[in-house]
Amino acid sequence: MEDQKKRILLVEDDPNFGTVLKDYLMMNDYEVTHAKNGMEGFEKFKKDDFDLCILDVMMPYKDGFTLAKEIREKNTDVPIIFLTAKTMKEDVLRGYKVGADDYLNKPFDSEVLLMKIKAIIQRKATETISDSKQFEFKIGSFDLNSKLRFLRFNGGEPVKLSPKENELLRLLALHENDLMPRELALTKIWRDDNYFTSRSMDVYIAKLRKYLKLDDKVEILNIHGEGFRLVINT
Amino acid sequence: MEDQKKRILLVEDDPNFGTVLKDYLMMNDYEVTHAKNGMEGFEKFKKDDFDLCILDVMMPYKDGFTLAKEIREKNTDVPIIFLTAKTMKEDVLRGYKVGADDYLNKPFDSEVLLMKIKAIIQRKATETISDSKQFEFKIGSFDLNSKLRFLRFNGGEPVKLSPKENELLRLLALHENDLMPRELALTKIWRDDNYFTSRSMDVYIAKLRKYLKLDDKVEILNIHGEGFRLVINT
DNA sequence: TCTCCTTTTAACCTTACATTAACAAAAATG
DNA sequence: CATTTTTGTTAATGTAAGGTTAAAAGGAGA
Repeated sequence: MEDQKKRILLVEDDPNFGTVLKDYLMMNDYEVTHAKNGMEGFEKFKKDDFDLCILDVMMPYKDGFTLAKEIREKNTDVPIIFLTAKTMKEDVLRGYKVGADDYLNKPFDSEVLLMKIKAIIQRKATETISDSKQFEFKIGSFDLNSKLRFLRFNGGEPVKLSPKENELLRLLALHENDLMPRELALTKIWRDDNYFTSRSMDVYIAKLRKYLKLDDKVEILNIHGEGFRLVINT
Repeated sequence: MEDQKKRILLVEDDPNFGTVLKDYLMMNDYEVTHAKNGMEGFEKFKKDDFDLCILDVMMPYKDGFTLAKEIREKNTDVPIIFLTAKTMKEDVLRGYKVGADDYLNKPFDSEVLLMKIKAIIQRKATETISDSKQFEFKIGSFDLNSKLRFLRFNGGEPVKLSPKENELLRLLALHENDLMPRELALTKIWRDDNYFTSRSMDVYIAKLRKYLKLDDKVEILNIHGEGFRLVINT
């Protein structure tokens, strides 16, 4: 882990600033891929795995937020830091909405950036212990393939799951027989915790229950005010 | 939702600013304890559990960093946000060194602070994997699972407990065969000690007695004017 | 544009919970 | 022993959370 250089995707349209920043990061032992605009950024993102994305907000053609949204669709976990030109409140708030981990106002101090990078990467490292790599689950007589998004009963015809159905069921499966806190699903899947996302989640719970009805040993229980519990009765 | 308001410790020596900030946070559904200086801040921190600390850096007697260090010694997890008067790089870096989760330069936008608070608290929520606090108790022939909120008699069908039933029984179990002071339950569970909460607690004691009747070796005794005692007769 | 699929929002209903009231019983007080 | 205080218990009430279905809104691709 330590001996592997961390990979950073830097998307910054100002060629001077971008190059300087890239060099600075490389001097500090990061492996940096520099994209000059949003399109290129997304292309490079799809081709490689990164530990962190640093996105300029103000870019022609495709701004940082749009790019962030696209990135989030592919990967819900990768940390994102925004570079905003000024202290623009709207920018900051919008950034958090698309799941920013932090933002920095230009001009910023490079050491501060370094600290932030370190803090964020380390945080993700502790967070992502077992979670992120598990994609196949046995749930009673069901098989869930969370990568291909299908659920199969008794080895029969697989049912396709929508992205949200899939993520939610996966999260429940990761906590099999244990509490899966409401808050966890809302922050991880919906990235927001309010009345409506909460109701939306309840709708999805109902959908999952419908799928799982085929096996009466499998059920999703509610723990009032806390969350849900996927139990497999033996 | 009343009992799961997030609790914030705000340490800020400027009385005007502190009060305004406190009110603002309270308006946004946080429970705020306001300490006027570092000493008081530490005292209050020791007395209660907080979900987040917001510390002013510049304070007489005991500055925010020193306070943060003391807090970290007691609790390695609680998120800390610093308020720094100016963009002082040294401050920011020093802040990260003592384990800050974020910092804000005064003056700051209150909505941004709110977003940061939300983001940080949510992050901590997701990190909580399986804190090995004590959640399982053996009470005579009962098993109490305080995380999943159920009580099982003799390995049979578990009975669901309401949050208050659960907390109260857990507190009694933690003091098994010993006095569990009224006041303790009222301050810990009800967070308020008055005639009505006290009566409410008595109602819950009655409910618990009903559950526990199944095992005649288990009983909840009253110690008049003092509290209750969960005894397990052998 | 018009589909199809997904997600959100709305509506309505049920269940779960906590509080409060009311009255009875026990314990303390003096 | 009369009176006050505390506790035991049950029931009624009000509110919040969750279950479910359907309609509306959004989004991607034809």
